[in-house]
This record gives sequence, C-alpha cells and structure tokens, in this order.
Amino acid sequence: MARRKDQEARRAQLSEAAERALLSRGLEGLRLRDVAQEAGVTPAAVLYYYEDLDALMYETFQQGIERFCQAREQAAARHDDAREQLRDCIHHGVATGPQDRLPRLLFEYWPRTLRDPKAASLDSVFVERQISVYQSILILGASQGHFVLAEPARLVAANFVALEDGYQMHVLAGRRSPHEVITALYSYARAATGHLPQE
Amino acid sequence: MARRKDQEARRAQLSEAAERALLSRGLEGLRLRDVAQEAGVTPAAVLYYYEDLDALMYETFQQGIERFCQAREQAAARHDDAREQLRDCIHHGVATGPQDRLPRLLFEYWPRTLRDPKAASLDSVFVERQISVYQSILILGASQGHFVLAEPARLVAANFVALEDGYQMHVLAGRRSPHEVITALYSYARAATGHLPQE
Amino acid sequence: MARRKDQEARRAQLSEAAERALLSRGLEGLRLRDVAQEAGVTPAAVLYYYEDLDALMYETFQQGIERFCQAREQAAARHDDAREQLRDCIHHGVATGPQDRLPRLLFEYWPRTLRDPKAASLDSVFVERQISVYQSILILGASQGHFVLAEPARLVAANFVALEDGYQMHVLAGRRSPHEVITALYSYARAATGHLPQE
Amino acid sequence: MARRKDQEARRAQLSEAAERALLSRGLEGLRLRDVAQEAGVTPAAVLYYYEDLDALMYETFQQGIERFCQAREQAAARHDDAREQLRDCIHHGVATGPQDRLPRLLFEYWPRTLRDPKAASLDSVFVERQISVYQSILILGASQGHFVLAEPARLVAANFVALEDGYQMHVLAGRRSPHEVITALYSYARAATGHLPQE
DNA sequence: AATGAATGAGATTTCATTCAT
DNA sequence: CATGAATGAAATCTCATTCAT
Repeated sequence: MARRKDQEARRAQLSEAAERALLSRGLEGLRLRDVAQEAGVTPAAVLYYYEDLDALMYETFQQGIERFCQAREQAAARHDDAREQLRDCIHHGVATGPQDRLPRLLFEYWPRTLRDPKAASLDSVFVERQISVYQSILILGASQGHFVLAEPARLVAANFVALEDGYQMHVLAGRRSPHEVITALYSYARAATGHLPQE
Repeated sequence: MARRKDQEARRAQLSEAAERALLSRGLEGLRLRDVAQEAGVTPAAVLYYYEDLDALMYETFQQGIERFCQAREQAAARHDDAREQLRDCIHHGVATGPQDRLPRLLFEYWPRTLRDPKAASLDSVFVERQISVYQSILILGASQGHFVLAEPARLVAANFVALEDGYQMHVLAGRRSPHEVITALYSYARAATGHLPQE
Repeated sequence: MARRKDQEARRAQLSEAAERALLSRGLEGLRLRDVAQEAGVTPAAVLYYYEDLDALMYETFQQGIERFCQAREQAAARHDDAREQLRDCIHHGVATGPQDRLPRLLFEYWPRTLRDPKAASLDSVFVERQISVYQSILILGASQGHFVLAEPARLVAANFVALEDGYQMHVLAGRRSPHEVITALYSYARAATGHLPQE
Repeated sequence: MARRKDQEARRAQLSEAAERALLSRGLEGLRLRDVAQEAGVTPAAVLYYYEDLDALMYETFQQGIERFCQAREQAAARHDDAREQLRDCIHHGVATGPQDRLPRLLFEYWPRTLRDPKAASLDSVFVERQISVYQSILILGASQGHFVLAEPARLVAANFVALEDGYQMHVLAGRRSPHEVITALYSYARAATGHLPQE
C-alpha cells in the first residue's frame, strides 16, 4: 500500500517536471532527457515509471485537464448567485500569461489530438465538460431571473468556450493581456445574457 | 529571369508537398523525408531549395497565411452590401473539414509561434489582418444602416476572429461540422449587429 | 572517485586507439568510425566520452606532447654529465621510423595548429619546452667545461630543435634512417659545442 | 594548338585559385567547392579540367615545388661569388610570413606524402633538389677560398635544408619572424663554412 | 565549355533504450 | 530503485559527382 503510494507520488513529480520542461522546450522539442533533467533524475529512471515519453505526456495532459476543470467547477460552486458563478468561471478560464503552465500544456498538446484517438476523446470530454459548466450557470441564472437568454443555453455556453479558447492563444502568445480577454468575455456575457459582470 | 521563375515554381511545389505531408504526419512528426517523398524527389533535393525543413515550413506557413487572408479579403470585396460581405467572410474562415489543408497548416504551426519570434510576428500580423477584415465590414454595414453595433467595431471584430479560431479547432478535430460553426457565427452576428445572415 | 578513474581510463584507451588509427588513415582521412573500430566500440560510444572527433584528437595531441616532452626530460635527467644528457636527449627526439606513433601524431596534427588557436598555443609551448631542455643541457655542459659555445645557448638550442624537426619529417617519410639523423645532429653538436657525442 | 594553350591557361588559373583557397581552409578542410568559388566557376567546371580535387592539388603541389626550386636556383645563379649565392639562397628559402602561399602549400601538403606514393617521390626529389643547390654553392665557395668546410658539403647542405624546414614551420605558425630565421641560418653558415653572410 | 539541378554515398549526430551493477 | 555506460536505429547533412541543356 505504501509502495503504491510512493509510486503515485513519484509519477506525479515526473508529471510536474514534464509540465515545467514543456514551457521552455515545447511539446515538439521535448525529449525524455529534458523531463529527466527537470526532475533531477536520469532518463532511465523516468522509463521505470512510464512506458515512454508519450505515455508520460498523455497522463500529464489528462491530469492537466482534470485540474483545469475542477478548478473551474469548484470556483463556480462557491457561489449561489449565477452572476457570481459566471464571473468566477470566466476568470478561471483565462491564462494569467504566457508562462501559465496549465493552459500552455493544454494548448501545446492539442495538435496531438488530431492524430492520437485516445487524446482526441480526452479532448472531446474536456471541451464538453467546460461547456457544461457554462450551461449550468446560464440555466441557473435564467431561473434566478438574472439572465435573459436570446439563444439556447447550450449554444451560448459553447460560444463562451470557443471565445475563451480563441483568445487564450493570444494570451499565451503574449499578444493580449488576461484583462483584455476578460473584458471581451464580459462584453459577450452582456450581449448573451443581458447581464454585465462586475470585476 | 526564366531561371528565377523555375526556382520559384519548384519551391512552390515543395511547399505544397509539405502541406500535403503535414496532413498525415502532423508538424511534429514531419520528416524531411516525408516531404521529399510527397514531392517525388530526394531529401537532398529539398535541401537544395531550402536551408532546412524549418525554413521550408516557415515559408509554407507564411504563404498559407497569405492565401488564407487573400481568399477572405477577396470574398468580401466581391460584394457592395456589408451583409453579403459578412456572410461570405464567415464562410471563408471556417474549415471545410479535418482535411482542409490550409487551416490545418495554420493550426498545426501555431505552437511554434510560441518559441520562434519570426513566426510569432507573422502570426500577429495574421490575426490583425483578419480582425481588420471584419472591422471594415462592420463599419461599412453600420454606415449602410444594416448593422447596429452595441460595442465598438474593433471589439466585435476581435470576437468574431476568436470565436472562429476557437471553433476551428473543433472542426479540425472532426468534432463539429462546418455548418454548426457557421450557424454559431451567424447567431453571434445577430447578437452583435442585429442582423442575422441568411445562408 | 572510482568512477572518475574509470572515465579517465576509458578516455585514455580511446586516445590510444586514435593514435593507432592515425597511422593508417592519417589525420585528414580519419573518421570517427575508424577510431571506434580500432577501440572496438561503436562510434556513439566515442561520442559519449568526447564532444566530437576534433576534441578527441586535440586531447590526443595534447597528451602526445606531454609524453614526448617528459620522455626527453627524464632521459636527460638520468645523467649528471651534460655530454651524456645531450646524447640521450638527441636520441629521444628522433623517430624510430615511419611507424613511430608519437612523432607521427605530432607532425600529422601540425597543420591544424595553423588554424586552431588552442592547438597553436599548445604547439608553441611544445616547441618552447624542447628548446628549454637543450638550453639547460648546453648551459650545464658549458659550466662543466665540456662544451664551448660560440653562440648563445638559446640560439644553439633552437637550432637543435629546428634541425631535429626538419630531419624528423624525412624519417617519418621513410627517406632517412634514424641513425643518419642522429649522426647529423651529432655533427652539429660538435660544430656548436666542440664536443662530438659517442654513440 | 590554341586549344591546348587555353586548356593550360585554365588549369593554371584553377591551380592558383586552389593555392589561395588553401590559405583559408587548409588542405584538410578544402572542398572542391572552395576552389571553384575562389576561381569564380562551378565545381563541375573544375572537374572538367581535373579528374578530382586530389589531382588538382597534386598538380598544384608539383608546380609549387617547381616554382620554389626555380626561384632558388635562379637566385643563386645571379651571382658568381658563392658568398652572395649563399645569402640569396637562404633568403629565398624562408617564408615571408604565415600568408606566404608557396611555403604554405608545401607544408600543408606534406602529410599527404606519407600515404600517397606519387606525392612521396615528388617530395623526395624536392628535398634532394634543394640539398643540391646548397651543395653546389658550398663546393663553389670552398673552391673560391671563401668557405672552409669542416664536414662534407653534402652533410652541411642537408643540415641547411633541415634547419630551414624546421624553422619554416615556426614562421608559418606566426611564431617567428623571417628575419630571426635568416639570422639563425646565417649563424649556422658561419659555424659550417667560416663565413658569416652580410644582409 | 560550362551551368544548375538533382542524386546518392557516406559520414555524423541524436536519442530512446537496454543492461549490468 | 536508480545509475551510468553503451548501443543501434533513424534521421540529417555534406559533398563530390552526374547529366541534360
């Protein structure tokens, strides 16, 4: 039991090292070596815990998605008022800058989902889950009388996610500040729900 | 002069071969060999025209951007009525499917802009140019009395581009049909301009 | 500590293999492959210990110089009488034939000192060190009353070294026997010091 | 007939280009390309006149030897007095500096004579010819009563050549000025002939 | 006589991977 | 459990070389 726990801990460390290494090298240029070095171990040690680099990165992606979604979901769950939920949800979806590890991981990994079916389905679920969060908030807000939706909640939610993703790339590229993006999302919120969130 | 033309033609052929090879291999897994094979020449022949694979892909990306932008700009220019311009502009910005080469190239290349400054500035211009197209259409539409903008044209234009990009990834992943995306963009058009384009 | 020793030992083995390979291939035609084969390992194994072939050859040159100089210095140090020192010094400076590895290494490497500053300074020290050996012997011999110098010791010493080097090339080319060269150096010794060494 | 003359002229141009290219690249790093570029033609054009780079360099070496020897022989032939012959002969044998093309060519090529029999015999003749020049001068000087030889003329001549070669390398390496070398040779001249040349 | 395009041989180089310790 | 040595596969890269024009 303790053994298994150690294993898990070690894997988590490696996974985190992989995330850090990803920032400087990018997924494309990332070598087993880089991750090992970042973790302070030898490449062979990494292979003791993971089949190969792909497996490690897949798991890292997977856990990244999980962390990202949970953060949002929990952020929303902290409030009863849909307006506050919406505001927090928006905030948690935007990268704090080009060095924000989690969004970087998610976007660097994305091209791989085009060819790796397992990654593709993971990504599908990821997107779906984010849409769900928005959708729930929108429906709640409508029922609370705060939001007036001119379009189906599902469509508005999908639009939120797409907008977010589209702008996310600009933030990661350092071309746009997180604040600008949040402002844009707020503005869309007003257009779609009639409610303008307050910072 | 004829010589130069031959050179250019050959480079264009290789560039196109690179685009095709990209579809099956992805940018990450793309080898010099793959491009050469796709073009029906030896790897050394490719190096005769390009410094290395990176240079070839950079130029391919560059020209891809150019083609993409010109197609949109020309599509819009074919009409006098801003409503028709907007409709065509939207259509030309959405991939026809996962095998649509041009958008694939643009999105596969994207992660590279995070580390290559030259590519980054190319990408900046690319985004800016697309925003401009939408912005012009919006302003024209407003002056023609067809559009009523609740937000600055610039912001709405940026939103269009971000939405498009966010949804584009879903189309390329095969998770969403081009039609769905166009519908979503139409719906945003109504929200932002008061005008719902007709297919 | 033991590790470090292993490393050093392995490097020394490779260096020696390089020397051997040099005899048949020459520095110009020497490939990483040749050295690896001579050492009984794979080319990649050589690169595990050395940056590249140049680095290996540089170190081999460096150590060759060291060995060559030490052999001479020790040979001279074995005697108290400057006449015996001179004789032994001369003997140790002449190649035993075209297959004499050490002189071959030194002379094959020489052209590289024309372009590689690090090698150049190594070579400078090498020459200087040899001149010093002769110079010390000459001065000692003069003080012992065995030698009568018509020219400054430094100049005579430099002449010894130059003569030796000039003749060395003939020996390495197989055009002249070591014996002939030693005789010529003896004859110069008589002219410059008044003392003719006895074999 | 005119044809042949053109051929010869072209080959001579290429040979000279090779000499120039040698200065920057060294024989080891010299590529067909470098020579072609230096001559302002394409690599294929060089191959039209020479079998391969080796053949070109061999001929260049051969002609270099010829030029070098003739210059010395003619220099000596300009005087009747052996003392003046000796002085001029010495002067013509020492490189003017590291960029002196002819000596550079001769010394860069030297390692090749260790493995290429044709080059080896060329080199033998070269050395022999130089010794002959000195020998003739020494014999003449003795008969004129200017020189007193304590050793056979042949040995003294060989010593001159060896000294010259040994010092030549220092000049080419930029470690010694031509003047210093000439002084050293003068000093040897006095020791071996009793006559100290005057600059 | 010479060129420019393209080839293909041969070398290096980079890595993940293996294995004894 | 982890390491360091060494391997071997796979890619690139460099050139001389060929050939049609």
